[in-house]
Amino acid sequence: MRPCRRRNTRQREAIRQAFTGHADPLDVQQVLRAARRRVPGLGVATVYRTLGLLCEQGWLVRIELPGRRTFYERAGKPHHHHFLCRACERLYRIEGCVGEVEALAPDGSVVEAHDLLLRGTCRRCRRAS
Amino acid sequence: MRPCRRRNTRQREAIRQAFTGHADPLDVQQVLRAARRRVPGLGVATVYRTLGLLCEQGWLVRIELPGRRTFYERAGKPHHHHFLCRACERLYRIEGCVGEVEALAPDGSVVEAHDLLLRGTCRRCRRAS
DNA sequence: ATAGATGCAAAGGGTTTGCACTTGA
DNA sequence: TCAAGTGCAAACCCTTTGCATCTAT
Repeated sequence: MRPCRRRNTRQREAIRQAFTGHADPLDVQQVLRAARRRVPGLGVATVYRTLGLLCEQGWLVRIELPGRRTFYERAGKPHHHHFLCRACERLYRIEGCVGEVEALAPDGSVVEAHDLLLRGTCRRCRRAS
Repeated sequence: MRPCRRRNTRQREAIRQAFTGHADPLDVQQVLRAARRRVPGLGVATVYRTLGLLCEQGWLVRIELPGRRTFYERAGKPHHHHFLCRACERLYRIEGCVGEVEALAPDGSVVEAHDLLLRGTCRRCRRAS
């Protein structure tokens, strides 16, 4: 019997607000830092639980990256991919998509989804160096 | 002062042999299991250190997948990507690549690499269902 | 009142590191 | 010989879980 989990708490509100007005994905630490500005004593466990909840509710989507920690972003955005800066580890949303991806798949298989991640150095970090 | 790290030990030999004759990528536990057949007391730390070393030496490449553990495969294969079957979790090497990836990156950034992962159902699993 | 939510701390997985001991060259 | 390499255990990082306490409804 899992809880209905609908209560509106200060913590949940603070976590949601970390995302509103933020186009780019956030990781747990970024969410924690942002939400603590409103709820100082906020614990990590609550952040993890709430992010999981918001994903289940379809308010967020989880972005898993190769070898990196998980990011989260608001759901409902059109199909897109991401650019990861190797220097600052920030994740940027990028528009558009490559075509013809299905053609690469093994014969007889069906492609249901694809992930594309670009890695490099972001504008900010290029300037800094 | 980092070591030259060229010594030929039983451990390293056993770890290398886990890969020779194996076309498919292996994860750390698979390597450990295979190499322990030759060197029973082999420790995990040595496996991690050796895999890192072999990557540095360009003998292996690391394959990081979103939300999954790290795999390693013999280096020297031409640029390629992977297809992950959602049903059986097998990882398939796929030939070819999408083009024009750089064009998607944020303004001012530099793309240094990209990962593409296709997910779906492989031929074998389609037949099975 | 009371089930749901929180915070803490402990526990888990995967990976790395410190250190004394072993071994290849 | 003696630095490189190893095994063990502890440490780390990220994430999850158990539990006593708090709180929205």
